[in-house]
Amino acid sequence: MARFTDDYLLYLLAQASHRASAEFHARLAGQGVAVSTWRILATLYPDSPATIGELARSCLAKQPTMTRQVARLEAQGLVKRRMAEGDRRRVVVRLTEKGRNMAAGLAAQARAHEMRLLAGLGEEAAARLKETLRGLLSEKGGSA
Amino acid sequence: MARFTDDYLLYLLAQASHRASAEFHARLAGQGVAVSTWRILATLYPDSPATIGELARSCLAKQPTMTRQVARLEAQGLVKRRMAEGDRRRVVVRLTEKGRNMAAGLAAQARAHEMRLLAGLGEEAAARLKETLRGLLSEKGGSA
DNA sequence: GATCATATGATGCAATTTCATATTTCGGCG
DNA sequence: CGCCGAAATATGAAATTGCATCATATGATC
Repeated sequence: MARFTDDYLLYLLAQASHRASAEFHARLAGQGVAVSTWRILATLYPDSPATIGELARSCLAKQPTMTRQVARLEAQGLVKRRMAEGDRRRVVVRLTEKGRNMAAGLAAQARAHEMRLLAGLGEEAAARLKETLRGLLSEKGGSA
Repeated sequence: MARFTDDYLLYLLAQASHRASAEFHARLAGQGVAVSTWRILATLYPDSPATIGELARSCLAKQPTMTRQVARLEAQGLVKRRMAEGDRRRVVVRLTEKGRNMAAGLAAQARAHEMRLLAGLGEEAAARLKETLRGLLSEKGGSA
């Protein structure tokens, strides 16, 4: 009998995500960049500040983890933290010049890698895929 | 300007996977079942033994992690390990009766949850989605 | 305008994960 | 057969993560 997982959507999604990312993540590793670092830079790039909580949701991490990751990136001079105007609970994180430069380089590589991936799928299937995924996301609650 | 991630496939895939799974994972947590435990049980269910390495690939974990997870599940009596016939390096893992019962209950809940998810997408889009994901997977190398 | 429920981030600590490497086994080859 | 490189798993040590909780700030209510 076949495996349960062979036709289980959540499994297919998780596998597809993992494998599709594997190549690019290896590329990041080759440059000494952690996946978590890339996710934070990508979320803030090119110029979209975000709070700790927003970053956590966007990067699929828990809030305490994000607090610590942001502290590391700030120590490396890639981002800076600032108190939100009008709400002193919130911490707004944004890219520094150095961080933006690094993000730009990585984002270019990411786009190139994405193009190769999508080419393998064919244009139409690729467009439908993104569409369907966005559908799944909007169904489940707002943007992060 | 929009965020880089808003139209980046790997981000959409990761977010979609994460959010689609969130509800079900919460359900697991409510029953005291770790996601990693569920993944292992689901991979072996209903009766598909796998080696440590295969399990690691299937569950998106590294091999040393899987060695330890399997040890935990074996201590709980959910799986049993056995030396592979003809290759004493390999360790074959399979469900115990107790493990199979637990997996059956969880798999039923997983199917129910999946049906609700797919209903929200519509039948055709759902079928296409699974299809496209399988395409992405087969493109990237064998089944795990 | 004091109080209480909620929201946001920070932090101590335990558990988990991962990296690097060791150990054992296999398969091929001279 | 004995050796060598590769494959599969195990393990020690370090790093990361996440839970529980704390401290602070906000907003609503009376």
